[in-house]
Amino acid sequence: MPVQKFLLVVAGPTASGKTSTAIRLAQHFHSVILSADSRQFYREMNIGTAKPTPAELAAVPHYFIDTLHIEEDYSVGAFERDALALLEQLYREHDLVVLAGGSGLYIRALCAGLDDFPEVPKAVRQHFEQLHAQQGLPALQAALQSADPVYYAQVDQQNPSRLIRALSVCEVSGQPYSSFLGRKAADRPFQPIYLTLQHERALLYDRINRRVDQMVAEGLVEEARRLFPYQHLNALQTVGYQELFAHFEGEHSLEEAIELIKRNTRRYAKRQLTWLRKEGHWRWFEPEEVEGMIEYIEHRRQES
RNA sequence: GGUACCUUAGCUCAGUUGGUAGAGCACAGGACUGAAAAUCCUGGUGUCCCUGGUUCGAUUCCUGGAGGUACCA
Repeated sequence: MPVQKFLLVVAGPTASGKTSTAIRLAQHFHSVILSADSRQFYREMNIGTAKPTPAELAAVPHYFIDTLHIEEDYSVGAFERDALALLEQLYREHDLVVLAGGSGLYIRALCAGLDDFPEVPKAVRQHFEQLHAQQGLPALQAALQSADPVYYAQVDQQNPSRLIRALSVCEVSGQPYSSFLGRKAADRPFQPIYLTLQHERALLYDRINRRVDQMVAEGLVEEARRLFPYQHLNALQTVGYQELFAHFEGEHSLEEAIELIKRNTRRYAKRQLTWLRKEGHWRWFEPEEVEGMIEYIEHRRQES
């Protein structure tokens, strides 16, 4: 009988201390860290994504950091595939690997799996984006109601992203989007152990505000200035950059941009918390409670 | 110290010809299967500064306080 493998998932809202906690846990278990952060993939983005520092990256091997150029397209489906392939390698040497990050959908994709969908060529999505731009939301709604009435009844009909995605899949496959859902029972060679870092809300917001000031002191404005020409890329639809791009275009002052970054980061953290609460299987910890986490992890391993 | 004006949501303010109130921002809750740091939905959260009076009823009118701002001393 093979040894049980574990994936230690360290999640939590932005600025909750995932990076340092994951490093301490990985060191304790002599393991490595996979990042589940949809923005830390990108080499050109550093300060604004609160990427681990070179010293932190040297302390423990990290994967899925600096793996992409901002012009490369990537998706949660690609991450699921790539991370599973990497884990297969890593589990030859490790019984436990750490996954750290704040992108809830990416964590779910790796641990619970997503259904298989056909590849959607960029042009197909652009076609529906154009339909939206030219004829508005009602055109998307009407198209999806016709192409997939089942999914239309359950989707958020006000959300253009949801509608465009579903329409794109219908278009390339000739099948309703809903026909792809719920087919795959994820089969994973590991058991996840979920940890979430939790602060009192006021303290978390204080940490966020101070971290934004810190980023500015470290050169966030200059980093954004270099990336300004690429502002329309998906990678840069990101808190901390969009607000500065608007400032560069004269929409508001630098001070206003910094306040907006703080506000939008707080809102992002709130959405992350909503996601984590819903997933339901998390054990919540105070960020400094590493001893307690280790105890919990050992307990969970012995249970298995 | 005197005079004038002000005090309503976390903040900036509107308003109630007397029937316990509403905007913006901030904020809260939620959705979300390949754009996810994206995208989308919902929600007003209140000792109307305190006190006494007039009144069926006062956040609103009147008395007296407290705090603030400006000007004069």
